[in-house]
Amino acid sequence: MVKVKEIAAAVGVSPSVVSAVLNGSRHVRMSEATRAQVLAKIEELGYTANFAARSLRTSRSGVLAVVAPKLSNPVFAPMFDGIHDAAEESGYVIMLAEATRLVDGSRMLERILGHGQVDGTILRPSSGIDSAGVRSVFRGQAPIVVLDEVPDLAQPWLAIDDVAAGRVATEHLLERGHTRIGYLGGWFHAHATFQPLEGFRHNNLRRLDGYQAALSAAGIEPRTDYVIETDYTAHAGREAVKQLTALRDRPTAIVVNNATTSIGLVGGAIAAGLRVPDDLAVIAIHDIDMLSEVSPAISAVRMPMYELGYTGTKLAAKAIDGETFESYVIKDPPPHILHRETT
Amino acid sequence: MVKVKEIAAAVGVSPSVVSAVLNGSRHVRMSEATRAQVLAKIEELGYTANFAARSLRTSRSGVLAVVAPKLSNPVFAPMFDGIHDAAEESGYVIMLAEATRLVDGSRMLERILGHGQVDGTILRPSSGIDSAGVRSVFRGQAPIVVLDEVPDLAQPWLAIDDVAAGRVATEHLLERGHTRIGYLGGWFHAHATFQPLEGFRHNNLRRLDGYQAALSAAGIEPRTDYVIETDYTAHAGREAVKQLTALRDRPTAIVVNNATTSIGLVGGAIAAGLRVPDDLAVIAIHDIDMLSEVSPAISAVRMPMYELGYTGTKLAAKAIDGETFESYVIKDPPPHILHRETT
DNA sequence: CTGAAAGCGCTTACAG
DNA sequence: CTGAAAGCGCTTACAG
Repeated sequence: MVKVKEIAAAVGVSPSVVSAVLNGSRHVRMSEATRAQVLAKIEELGYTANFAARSLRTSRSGVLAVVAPKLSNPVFAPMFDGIHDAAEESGYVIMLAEATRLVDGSRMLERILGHGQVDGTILRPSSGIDSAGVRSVFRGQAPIVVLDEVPDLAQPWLAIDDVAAGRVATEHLLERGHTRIGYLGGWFHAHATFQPLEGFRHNNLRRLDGYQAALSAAGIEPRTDYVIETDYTAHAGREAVKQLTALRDRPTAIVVNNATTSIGLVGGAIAAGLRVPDDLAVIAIHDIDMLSEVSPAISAVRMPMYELGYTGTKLAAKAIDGETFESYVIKDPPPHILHRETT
Repeated sequence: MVKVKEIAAAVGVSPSVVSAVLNGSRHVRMSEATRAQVLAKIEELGYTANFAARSLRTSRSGVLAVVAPKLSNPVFAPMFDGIHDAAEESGYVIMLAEATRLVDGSRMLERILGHGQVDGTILRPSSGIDSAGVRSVFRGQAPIVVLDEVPDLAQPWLAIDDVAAGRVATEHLLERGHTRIGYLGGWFHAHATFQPLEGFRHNNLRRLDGYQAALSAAGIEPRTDYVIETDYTAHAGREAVKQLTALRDRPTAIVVNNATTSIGLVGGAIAAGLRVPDDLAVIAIHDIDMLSEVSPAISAVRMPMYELGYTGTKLAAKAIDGETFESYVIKDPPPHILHRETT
């Protein structure tokens, strides 16, 4: 393995100069010719930096830990894209972990908690995530940026506008003449696998706020039996159809706060002989590719998940550099209705 | 930050002893009482190892790079679970990268290529992945395990039994009386975004082999116009319906070599007024949760993706330790038919 | 058997 | 302005 010292010897300069070339440091001055020679030698000998040595010296690892509830949830795909793009731009590499895997003694948790292995952590909390492992994350040394609204937490956060999402989805149904509008959503209450972080009003509840606000604004009294609590699976959507059809004056339209669940709901409704949207209109919060490919294609509210990931990561990079910033809700772009076949 | 030296001083032993306790090294002997004291002090002072220093010394980073075509593809979810479980067991932490992000100069690629940052790489090749970036991966210093069949490549590999998958899916349709059976699959040919690695016969082609073998065994002449080339999206499945219905003596059943595409295909068929399975039967290769939740629920062949990830990672850990192993196709568990509503 | 000392490969404060 | 030297925090070969 070729090292700085060898490059230096080959060119006939000191290691300091090579290091300066490598890091673009202005501290050490050198002629343009020397710089070019060093660069050529680096190329020629195929030098690659030893990050362990560099980390030890600089106490920066260049690693960002990203903790999310479920990596395979398609809703997060654009968020991860945003995280990756911003990380690359800022010179970081990403270590991904699922919250449920952050059990006591896990290697990943060890790295997050340890010193110098991870420069910062980006945490997307959610149902099932607020485990002992996630709580431990807050004991870590490095800055944390939370990608959801957690006003009471000491850590800075960034969030999408969940209240607006719930409101806009409900307004879309109101505009189509519906008055009996239900709401299907993941975990509103504490739960075996969902112990909310302090100060964390779950995004499901914020979307529910928006839903209720839209109904109230339209002069409609929200009915508690129209609000059905589920988990986040497609299966839960399918199962919910039974509860819905059993209802007196059942809703003619549903806001579903999860894209995956909306697929199960529509599937279950069709299997139960309901026509969609004639017997039951459905709109999902969050858009995923598949919603436009199933039949009928499912209407959805697109949320700025890419921006959430991108901006959150940029803010994390700032936090690592010691800058502070105000937590805020992303208002731009606003939630956007994708009107398809289920409404 | 507390360090080994401080623990040693606090207990009154040398750093060597603390290090030995930390690493369970038998080299340095000590009394059980000393060991207990050291452990207690580590706990008390909240010592966490500095991985950069450890890496520099041992030239092991404890990091495994995982490169896959698309992290959000639900087909890979169980594979990643297997990788995570095995990594945790073997003491590694995972760095995930999408192949398309491994462009020249990317940080992740730099780490893979560099020395000592990544102990090994697990590469799942596929369409669109065999970019210049992926080729560069093979220039890396650390061992690579490829999670697909690449007989001509120097690197060891591990694969699921794609030929059997194609065969079993086709037999399932034959058993239901179909004789006009089509095949819908991603990229069979080289392509702007798919430049196959040397010696890499794409898994799509291997599945196609199984499909053709099953037809031949049943005395049916495979028709080339029944084989439709698509990409991996749900959208491609939806579009393929047009090609299918335009066909003379169109197929009455289709093997789709991708779960996501099968959702689009069924959606498109229904939108085109075809009854599924009466007018068109569909079976997908690879099972994902959603296939059982859409309506009609889509039949599928379940492949041992968890095992692929788990065993592949264990083999990577072995390779890092200098052991060699024979590449092989996972025969157990065999492909398993999940008979649902589309067949 | 145990502790002191060397050294992994960098970067940067410091002396010349 | 430039190079030599120190030191980041570990682990382990070595001397005692």
